[in-house]
Amino acid sequence: MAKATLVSLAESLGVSRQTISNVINAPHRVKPETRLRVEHAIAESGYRPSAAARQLRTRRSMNLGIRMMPVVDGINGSILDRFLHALTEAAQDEGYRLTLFSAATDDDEVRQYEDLLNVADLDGFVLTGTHHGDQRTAWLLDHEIPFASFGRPWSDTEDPFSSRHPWVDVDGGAGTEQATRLLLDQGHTAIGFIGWPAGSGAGDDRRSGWLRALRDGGVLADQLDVEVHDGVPAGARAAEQLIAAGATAVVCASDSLALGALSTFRSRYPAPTTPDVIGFDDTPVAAAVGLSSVAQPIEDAARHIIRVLAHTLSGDAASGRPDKHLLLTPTLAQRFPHPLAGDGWLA
Amino acid sequence: MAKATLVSLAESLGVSRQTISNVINAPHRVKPETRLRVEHAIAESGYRPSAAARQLRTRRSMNLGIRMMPVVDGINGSILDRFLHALTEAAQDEGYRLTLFSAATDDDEVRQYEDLLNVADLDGFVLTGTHHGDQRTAWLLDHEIPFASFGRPWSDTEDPFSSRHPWVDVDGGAGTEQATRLLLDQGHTAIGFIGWPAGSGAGDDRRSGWLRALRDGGVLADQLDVEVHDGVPAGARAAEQLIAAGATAVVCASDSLALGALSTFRSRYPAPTTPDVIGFDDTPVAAAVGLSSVAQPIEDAARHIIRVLAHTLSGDAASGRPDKHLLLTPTLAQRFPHPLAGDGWLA
DNA sequence: AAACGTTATTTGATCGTTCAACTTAGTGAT
DNA sequence: ATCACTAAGTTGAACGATCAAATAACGTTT
Repeated sequence: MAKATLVSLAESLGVSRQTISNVINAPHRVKPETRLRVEHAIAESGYRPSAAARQLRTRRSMNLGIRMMPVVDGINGSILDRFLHALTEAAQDEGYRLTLFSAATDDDEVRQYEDLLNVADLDGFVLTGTHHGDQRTAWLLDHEIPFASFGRPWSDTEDPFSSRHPWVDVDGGAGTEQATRLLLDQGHTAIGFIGWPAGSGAGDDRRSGWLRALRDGGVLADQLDVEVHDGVPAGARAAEQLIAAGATAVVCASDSLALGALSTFRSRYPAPTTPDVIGFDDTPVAAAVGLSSVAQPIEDAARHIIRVLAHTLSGDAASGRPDKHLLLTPTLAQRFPHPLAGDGWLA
Repeated sequence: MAKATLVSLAESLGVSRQTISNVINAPHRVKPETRLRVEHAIAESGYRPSAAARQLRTRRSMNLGIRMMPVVDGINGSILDRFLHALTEAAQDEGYRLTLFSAATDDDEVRQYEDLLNVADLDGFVLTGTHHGDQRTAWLLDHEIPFASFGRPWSDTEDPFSSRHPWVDVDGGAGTEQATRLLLDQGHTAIGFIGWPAGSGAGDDRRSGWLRALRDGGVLADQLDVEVHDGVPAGARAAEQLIAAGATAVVCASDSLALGALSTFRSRYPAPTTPDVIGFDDTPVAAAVGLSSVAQPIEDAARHIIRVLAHTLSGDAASGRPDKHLLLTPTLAQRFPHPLAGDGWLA
């Protein structure tokens, strides 16, 4: 049996192809009676509309693009796994497919946009890792290409909540603030922060949460803020510096940094019964070594990104418009800080 | 300026559309002189052939499908990141794009195949996680759908090297054998193995390497083989059992298991100067806690998968046919076993 | 110069949809 | 009885490429 098409179905039913097309795309235009008859025949024959033909005619592919970032550390890769998975499922539920592409730089990414739009008619893009002066968002806005980003637009002058493009982000500052408060509650009065060099948006945000908590607690931050590039060794060195400055606990901008800090702390201070090093991202590594960490609701973020992107694409003004800008609150995964000397960290 | 098409280009050049099509798809049919003229015009106008139109006519989409497996542990997620990235890049280089889909079960995956083939005209699939009695490969072979798998076909009766479908795999047995030999060389005479329940293909393979090394070394394996489901706590419990049986070192089928085992070992034995617990996959977790681990050349595997898949798709008999079946050898990432008490593990 | 065999290029049909314009029938108001 | 209007369904054209077959150009041979 040859594959069913609109025409073949139409003939066997004694109606026109357009009627069948209408049953699929504009059911209200079709008399309920014939609609049922056609729907039955569709199910019967296993007919599926050809994406290519549709795409050729409508210039929409029902495909969304997402870039695979260069693998940096590997530690954050597991987050990407969860993110991609949730994204794929959400997209699938809305009838979209996800197309991967890789680009080494942002410029390269923009070049890929042009290509993917031209040849593959991608309907929109999901961006990750937004940063100050992001050229990608500028280009996409300029060309009126639909997209949503995981990460708010970082700008010194403009309010992210009035940005022209939809975004979803996790309130990193709230996370580090929560982490710092926990340490304050445990009696720490000299709490350091190990973060990335200023200017990275997400990094600055995480630093600000720490600072806020210290100020609210009436505690000084002098000499307790270290800026380094991400990595385990860098975290270890930074922790030494902080300990020298009197710190008894640290909050870190990433689990990589925290892991390094943890090793330094364990070699200087006896293992405490409450956390003294707190990381960010709640990667499997953190869980494995018993490191407390700020956990991002990454699946929720992915789902919302698709929801808002699908919404702008369908132009569907009704059906509850999803928030165009959404800031999710992370949670703190609290663990025992003494990994390899007990069973506590296995929980 | 409207977007260039074959017709618009043809008109402005005074040739027929087919000639331009030929320049792109069968340059040898075109007189060198006109070919250059057309090529120049193509570059000039930035013309890109429409994927949709092509797909409609040729029924090929230049898209390959890959399934996002359910996120299990998170630890292995970082491997997936590397794998996906390499896959995407290799595919891009060969002119293919990668389409993600998610499926909860293998049955579901097969159902998705049908859909993706019907509506999106996917040209082929990349399979991961092959196992005994895999229905997916059977279905794909039955329907003559091109695909390549990461993971050999596991069967008790048939030789994987005579399988009908291309695959790439990593010789897990060689990895655990190498790991076990290292432990033997260090003087261990009671080396345990923590692996998954028999029947999982890859798991059995890894177990067999351990056994081979023990036999070659003239050492007994009695009571030293534990079968558990993957996970950190399970690894810790298994290690207790092995220590009770006299083991002084263990080889594990995964880093999750090894991580658990490591915690048990550190709480029973003082930290040695050579590895006594060895994991598998060389995940970032292993690197972070100083766990030795068998490292898979995952990027090589990804590249070869695309190469062999692209080859079968193009039917290109010339241009050096890539190996249809390829078994890559892993390497052993050796690290100091005493993570949180020194600087060694930071290297 | 006619006939031939290549090589180079063109033309018509087609892939499976959706859009836009059109027909037909039915309903109610004037 | 006429007209206007809506509802239901039909038809031709178009999207942009490739395939298959037909034609044009051109150098060789006789």
